[in-house]
Amino acid sequence: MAKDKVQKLPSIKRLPAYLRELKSLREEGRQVVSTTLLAQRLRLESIVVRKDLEITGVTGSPGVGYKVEDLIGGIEEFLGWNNTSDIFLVGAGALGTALLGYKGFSEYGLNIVAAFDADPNKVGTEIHGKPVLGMDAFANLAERMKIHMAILCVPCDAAQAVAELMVAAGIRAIWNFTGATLNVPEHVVRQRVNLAGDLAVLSVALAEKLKEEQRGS
Amino acid sequence: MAKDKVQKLPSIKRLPAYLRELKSLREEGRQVVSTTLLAQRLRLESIVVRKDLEITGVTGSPGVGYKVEDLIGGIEEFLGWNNTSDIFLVGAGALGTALLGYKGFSEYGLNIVAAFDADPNKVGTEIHGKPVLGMDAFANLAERMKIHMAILCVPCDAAQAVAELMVAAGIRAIWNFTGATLNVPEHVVRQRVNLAGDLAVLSVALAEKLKEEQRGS
DNA sequence: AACTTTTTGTGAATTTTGTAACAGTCGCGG
DNA sequence: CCGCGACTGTTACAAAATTCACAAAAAGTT
Repeated sequence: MAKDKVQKLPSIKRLPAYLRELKSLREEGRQVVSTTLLAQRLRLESIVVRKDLEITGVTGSPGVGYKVEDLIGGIEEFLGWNNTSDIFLVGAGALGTALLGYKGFSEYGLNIVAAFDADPNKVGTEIHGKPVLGMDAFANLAERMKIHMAILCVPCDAAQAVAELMVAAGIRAIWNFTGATLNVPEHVVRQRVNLAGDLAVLSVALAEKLKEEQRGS
Repeated sequence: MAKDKVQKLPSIKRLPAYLRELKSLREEGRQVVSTTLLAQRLRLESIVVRKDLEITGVTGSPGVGYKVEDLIGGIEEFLGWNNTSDIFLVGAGALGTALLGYKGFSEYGLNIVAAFDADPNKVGTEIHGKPVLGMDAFANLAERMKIHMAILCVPCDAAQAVAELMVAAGIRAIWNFTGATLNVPEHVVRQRVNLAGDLAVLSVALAEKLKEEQRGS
């Protein structure tokens, strides 16, 4: 019944989009929703939505749909976003600053507690209300506050060293915004934000579309 | 020979990572490289690398490997990153500012020409050396400069409206940094940066890893 | 020169992901 | 209370992506 074994990465990636739409639907005062409607709003096929929702274990009723509230709860629980977890951010450059200012993280059960940077000029300041601390404070604080997740947005060539420092401090999950490929022990999970990859897909898609037109499709 | 039909999206997404590593290898003075080495550096299987490189049409020699220079050229050509294309950015908020300051885009054959924003206080200023213009200037300038690509990083609820404005101005490819699902005509390609999706994968992976340990794996 | 090692390139097997088909349930309107 | 349209949940099927297996080529080694 409960799909514990199968991972279905693509489905997991789509869940946040459903969550967002569902919350918007709730705003509108909707109580129930069908996969047909969700699919329409998100430009997907209804069958995709149904399959994706299956992994959360939430169940709807035929002829009616799913309860919006149930789905929101189910997805949040499946993702572990129902109780917020604290996270550290390392690298208060342009990107780090933007992330620190992003309000939406609370939606994802994420709370950036503090930022860390090697630049002495930044240490001691605040960015978007979050304190910027020196790298030397990281390990101690991570242990004391039992922080398990970290956002990495330092320059590429510093990435590996910082990652190692994180691991040594007990970090178990690294959200990697740098282009570097991190080398971490087996017990640490990592997820890389691959902007270049997305752009590559866009470039190729555009080129193909234009070529198609030339051929007079 | 030339794989023109097959798309292989995952392969395309990995190409930029190879490109990065190859350039670094070139820095180090390397002339040839094997898929074994590339795989090792990027924490992949060599067969994955081999299959991915296949779509670029670049060919190596058995027992030796690929010429680094050939691969760099081949990948850049495949992605259309060999000659830079100009791009507009709309939404000079925190994220937009970060993107405007990102030096790495030239690696991707991308040149942000100008930013656009609705906020009158920002219009007329410069961010990281790029001029910030009013939204009313977009259409005219896009046509005059023959710009086909745009980066969208406005607030979620403005996304659709701005996208429509872009389409009307002749934009053919939209790189969407908002959470919104864009509704655009068939002849426009779009690529969404799905941060929440990546985080979802990270969350689930971490939860699973921790559960695994509890069971005493 | 024969042999070993490294490595490419490809066709085939396997797994994963996406799509279709359909039986069965629910609520509604006569 | 019967039939109809909307919708779920599941099973079967198709497509895509990954992994395997192996022949053949280049370079070095004995």
